[in-house]
Amino acid sequence: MGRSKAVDKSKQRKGLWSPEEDERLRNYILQHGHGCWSSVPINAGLKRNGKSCRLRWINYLRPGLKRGMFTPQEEETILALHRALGNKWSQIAQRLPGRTDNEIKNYWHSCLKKRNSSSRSNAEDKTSILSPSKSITACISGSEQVVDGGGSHKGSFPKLFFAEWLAAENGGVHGENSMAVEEEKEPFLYTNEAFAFLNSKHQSGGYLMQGGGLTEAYDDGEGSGVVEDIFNSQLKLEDQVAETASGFGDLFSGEEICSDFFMPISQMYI
DNA sequence: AAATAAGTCAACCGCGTTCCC
DNA sequence: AGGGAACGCGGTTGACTTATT
Repeated sequence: MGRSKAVDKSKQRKGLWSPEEDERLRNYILQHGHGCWSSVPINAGLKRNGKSCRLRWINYLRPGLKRGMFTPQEEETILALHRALGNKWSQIAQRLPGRTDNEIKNYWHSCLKKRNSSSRSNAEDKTSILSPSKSITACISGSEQVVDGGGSHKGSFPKLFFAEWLAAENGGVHGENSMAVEEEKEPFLYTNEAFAFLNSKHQSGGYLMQGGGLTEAYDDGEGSGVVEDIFNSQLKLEDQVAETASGFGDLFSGEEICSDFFMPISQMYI
């Protein structure tokens, strides 16, 4: 049985790819698509196996890849997602457009791993960091002192944090800009993971919604599934951001809206 | 300047899952 | 339904570069 003939592995090249091989692979895939990876090297005239071609394409040749240093926002995102998901590099990479799982994994092992472990021990000493028991809303609305870490924020829009938006979607808020509630869910709990994830998205400019009201955090009494919920709901949020952005015509992109109006949780030291 | 240690990163390997004959 | 190929993922390796002694 099987779908293709066995390839003589002894004739297959290994090791670093030459520019000529890259060129052949790139041209072939751009013209024909990859289809079945095992047939790619045969059709492209490469002495590699399909697995190697796939890896080279995904990690190096694929259009849209970012090269170069990770930005501080990307670092924060990786740290937070890793806290939430563990070594799920492909899932983390999905949240970082233009970055590959391999690249993120390497970066984690070479840089972030150490930094994360040292910052964790520091964080344990800092009781001044906003704790899950403290209301985010209170910080934003000014009933708690908010220390801005640097940039000024355009404060004229009502601000809705993602978690709050999620709570709103789940029935927490019914303001004039609130979303339709498709199904009532139990309110959820701020777990550490959810908090880390929220933090990461604030850093990368993903959460703040203008319009809508502010709510308290909710609690589902279990904590499990929260991060998953957040992931799923974030997809909806991103659509909404894009939609909101389109309403501004040429004035703002969705990214700009987020970066101009969000308040990173990490900056809310009390 | 040379030797060596440490860091980086592209690529390989093995395993679990999915697909298809 | 069974079995092998293909795929995708995470862990690991090793070549290469940079820093340090």
